[in-house]
Amino acid sequence: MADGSSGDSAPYLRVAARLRSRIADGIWTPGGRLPSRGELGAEFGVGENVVRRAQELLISTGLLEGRAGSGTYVRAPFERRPLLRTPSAAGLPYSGLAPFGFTGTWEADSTAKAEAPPLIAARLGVKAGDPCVRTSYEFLSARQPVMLTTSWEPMAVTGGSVVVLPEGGPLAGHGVVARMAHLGITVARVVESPRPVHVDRDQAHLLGIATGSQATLIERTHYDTGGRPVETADILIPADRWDITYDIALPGT
Amino acid sequence: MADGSSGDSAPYLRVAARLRSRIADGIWTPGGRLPSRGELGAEFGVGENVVRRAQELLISTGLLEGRAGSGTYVRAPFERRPLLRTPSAAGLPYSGLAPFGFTGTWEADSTAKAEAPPLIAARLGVKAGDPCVRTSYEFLSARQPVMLTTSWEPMAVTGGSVVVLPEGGPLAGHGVVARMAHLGITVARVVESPRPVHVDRDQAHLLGIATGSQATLIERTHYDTGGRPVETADILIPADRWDITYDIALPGT
DNA sequence: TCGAATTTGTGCGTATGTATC
DNA sequence: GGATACATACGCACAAATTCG
Repeated sequence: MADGSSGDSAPYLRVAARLRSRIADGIWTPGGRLPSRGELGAEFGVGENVVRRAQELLISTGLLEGRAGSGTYVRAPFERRPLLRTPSAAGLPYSGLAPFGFTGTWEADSTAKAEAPPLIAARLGVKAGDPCVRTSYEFLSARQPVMLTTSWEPMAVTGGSVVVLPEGGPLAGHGVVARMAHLGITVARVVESPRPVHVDRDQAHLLGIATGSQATLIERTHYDTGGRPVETADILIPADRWDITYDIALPGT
Repeated sequence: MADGSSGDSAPYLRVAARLRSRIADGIWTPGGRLPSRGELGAEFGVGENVVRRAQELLISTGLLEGRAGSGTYVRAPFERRPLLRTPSAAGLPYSGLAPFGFTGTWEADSTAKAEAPPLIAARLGVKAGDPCVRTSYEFLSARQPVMLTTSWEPMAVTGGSVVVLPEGGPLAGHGVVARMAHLGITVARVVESPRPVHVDRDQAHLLGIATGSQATLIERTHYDTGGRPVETADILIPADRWDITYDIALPGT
């Protein structure tokens, strides 16, 4: 007991509530900077760490954003845009590289003779350590990082051809589907498994987001008509900017 | 400087590495209990708090599991099973209720005259506050909670018919597709948007997982042939048990 | 049945690191 | 380079949950 303050919950929760209501009331507007923790602590009559806990709570929910050396800012509410990952109604072209309707650029970096890690090998149906081509992509749209992709292709599929390297040869930048077609391979299916993750420091820097932010990791595998995996990739998409969308047509009865 | 210990990183990271390697070496097996924080701290020559931070790190990655009053346990490694959300090759029946190929049971609870919250109303293309039928589901498979679903249907669509309530009437438990068909409405498309979230205490209790665990929240909307939304739902799926899978057929060139 | 001991979970204070201005 | 502000790490005290005698 001997809590002092009127409320019933923990001090940092009450501070969080007061911060929340000030934002809701428009006292602090999106993009604006909050007073420093010292000032807020003095104003609310609590220690700086209590303010810090409250801010961490609001940061984790995406309402606030902390910038080291600068201050704590009110984040603009969801400007999430759809990132379409299925053909949908319109017959948008699909390359297996960028999402449907994606407009932007990318940078790529390939490693020619990478050894497949166990989990990647399992997805590709090859033995662990088998030679693969590993390519890392960084997609940008409007000069903002959109997603990170690491793609794996078995040398057993593409080895010796002019399309071994995704970003080299005549079909550079045309995606998996076109490159496989050049080898006489038809990519018939793509399987995607989205999974929630937290980004590590390196990923956060590349994506321009806070360390520990939530993101969706999509494990994607392309299959040919015979059901053989021809490529697999890990696709990392920040949760707060994009709205991953699957548009599925239902067969008529 | 003056760190003392041999490594280069923070003490709690080294402790985490040692815990990890003991599990990898099979000294502690899945399901087994670790020594208490005090014992581990004494053994490693660090404070209890350092052990706690290390354990929290490993808990957040899903390697360990803490049970209040009992101990810290090694979690069984991912037995994640696929949860198929698209028709795939086989023509599995789709009701809009359970995922494709789902075998299990569910409990449902409907509220007849719920007012649509703003975000739900936007998804349904109705005005905020418009009357809807809200239904909460808890899906179970092998007596384990699988997912929580909250479904919203506008009264403007189903009102006055015998299928107003999803779990009442002649088509109870047959899903959205069959119930809409009874009204002469063909459900032609379903759009799903998966997004990472952390479960709150109530959700964690219902799902039998730890508070704050990661989960995927799928916002799903069913559309009729005219493109009108006829139902929308929030589907919450724990990340560590299920592998959400979209199997997409690519149109031939 | 109940209560004490044990163990994890939570809240809070302080010192140090690091990015920004 | 100095000052400021947030980020990270560590330690302590207490609450909550579980277990067991």
